[in-house]
Amino acid sequence: MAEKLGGTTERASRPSGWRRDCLSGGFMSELIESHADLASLSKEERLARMRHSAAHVLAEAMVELMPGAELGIGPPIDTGFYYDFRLPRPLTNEDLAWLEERMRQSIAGHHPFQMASITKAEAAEHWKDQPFKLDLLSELDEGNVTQCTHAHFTDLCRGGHVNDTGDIPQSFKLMSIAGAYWRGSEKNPQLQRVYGALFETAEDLAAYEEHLEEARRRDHRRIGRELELFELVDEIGPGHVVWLPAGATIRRELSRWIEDLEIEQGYLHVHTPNVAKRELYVRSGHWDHYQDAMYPIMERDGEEYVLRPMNCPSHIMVYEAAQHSYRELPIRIAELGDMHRWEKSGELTGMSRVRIMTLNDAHIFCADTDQVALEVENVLRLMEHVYGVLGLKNYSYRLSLGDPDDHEKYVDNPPMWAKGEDLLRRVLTRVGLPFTEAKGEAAFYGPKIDVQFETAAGKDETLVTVQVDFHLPNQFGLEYIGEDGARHQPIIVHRGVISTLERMVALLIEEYEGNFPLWLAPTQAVVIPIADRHVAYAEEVAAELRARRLRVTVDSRNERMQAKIRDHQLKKIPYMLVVGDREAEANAAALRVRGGENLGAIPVADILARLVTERDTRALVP
RNA sequence: GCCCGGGUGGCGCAAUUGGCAGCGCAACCGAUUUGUAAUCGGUAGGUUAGGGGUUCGAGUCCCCUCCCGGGCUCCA
Repeated sequence: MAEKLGGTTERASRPSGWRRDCLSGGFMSELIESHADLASLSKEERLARMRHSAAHVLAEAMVELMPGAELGIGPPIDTGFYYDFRLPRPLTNEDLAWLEERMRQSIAGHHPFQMASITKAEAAEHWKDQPFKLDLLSELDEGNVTQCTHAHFTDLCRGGHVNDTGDIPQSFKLMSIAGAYWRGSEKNPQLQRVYGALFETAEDLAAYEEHLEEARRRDHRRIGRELELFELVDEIGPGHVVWLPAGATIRRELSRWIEDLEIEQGYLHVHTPNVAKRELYVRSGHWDHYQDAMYPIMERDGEEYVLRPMNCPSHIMVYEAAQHSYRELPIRIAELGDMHRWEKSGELTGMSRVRIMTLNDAHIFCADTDQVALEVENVLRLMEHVYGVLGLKNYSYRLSLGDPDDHEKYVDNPPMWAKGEDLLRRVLTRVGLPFTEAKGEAAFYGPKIDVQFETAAGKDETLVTVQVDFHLPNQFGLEYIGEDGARHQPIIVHRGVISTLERMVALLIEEYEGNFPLWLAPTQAVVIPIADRHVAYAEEVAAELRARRLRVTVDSRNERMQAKIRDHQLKKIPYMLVVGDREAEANAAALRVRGGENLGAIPVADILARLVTERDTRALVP
């Protein structure tokens, strides 16, 4: 509740942003809420009021459970609400059950929510034992503030409630207990956050829980283990991915594909070392900003080395290896190289957040902003192509801007920022891609376009970025010889498309639920002999497919055909070729598609043609 | 890194107030020779994450470390 009350604030006119920023919730439409006709509100607004009101009810229950509870904030969120508390002891699951039951009673009690306006001085007196409320109060302008009372519970709050607790649906559930820093800053005390899910109907709540269940089914960590794609083993270290043969096959196919696409687009692939002198990153500025997130220094014979956290400086060295004319630009340097970043232990997650990762990265050295615009446009088109082939849909573009007031985080050079931001905005508009803008999300040296993906679990992740960089060329004194014969400074475009192979494969596992399209599937087909006497023929069929570089195995285990089919179905193998007497006679195989469909006996030559076409066109479905 | 919750054969799980570490699947061996989602029988597999403590006795209680999960923070 950092806003002025009752007045016109910046946030009040920005409904899309209020949800995140709102401290104790609220709409600015009225100072003292009168009776609201909930049915006339939009569903979104009605839900927000229900959720925020539920947070009040949670706080009411908490104060009853622990009279010493200190109140933080309790806003609505996309799936419900949360409330932050500082408590004398850690919450338990039993507490959660008790709180939920107590909330249901309060809802059944139909207690009206009543707003009252009091002076700031009165509020300061009233909330003198609540340090977090006092902190909120300290940011409010002089004048009156509001607080909200229902039953015997009062909260400092700017509003946004339903009329009485009875308007809150019983279709809610307290989900989890989490730690959260006050005001989202590590420097502040950590509070205990209770998350609740709340929807208007029991059906909606059930659908949400089903959605969570679905996310668990798709979880790449689960599927990665079941399909033996990758492993994270203690002995090798957290965040250090071991790609098993099946996973490494997917990785290899993706790598070959993106490198071929880049070669078609005029990129030059290089290979640079995994280790470089610390001094290189001091010069680039990365050391200053990211040393805590780098592997520790290796020191020997008075020299200091680090594992490279990124390869911009290395590619700059490639550029500097020769003098360049304007005629050569743009020069596109690309590399699928390993990056090493000491992510905090709590940030590691499966393959989507790791410490050693292979990054699909490139640096495009441009002569001027016209060239930059053209190159960024080409990158965006390449992205659209790549994500289209992969069948990805749940992503969006974000223009990430700097923050002119934050000299700690960003290079201080306002004209440079304005130029870059304007340029990226223009290109996005020209290509016709919808995008949002976000202040304070840029790289330290320049603005960027981020591609944001929603994971199966519903979390927002940055897949790749495109950045315009005037800063590093300056740090390294890069130049090219212009048409006028004089020296000029190039501009660098940093870009990724596939992201890290780790994150992309994690994403694809969840997207496909392990059912990889044929071209990526580690094992593309299994030949299943019905009885021992068919094994030799099965091997012949497999050899024919392998001759066209299809990845095929023969299941000659001493098992019944049904058991083999079941096993390979669970392994999500795209095709099964069942061979018995009839098929051996006809040089055919009975083709079973992953979905379960049995196409019956088909000549091997036809099967071969079908699979090769499906693979070579990178078809998403058989 | 911080808060909370976890860690039992390869995987999924069980084990009463502290009292003989078990089950299913997978693996291996044998029998069976099978027509579109699990044939039958047998065998082997464990310092209960690691270390320390309490106890006659610890998977179980206490302490430390490591790792995993949910959040927070961060993400060049």
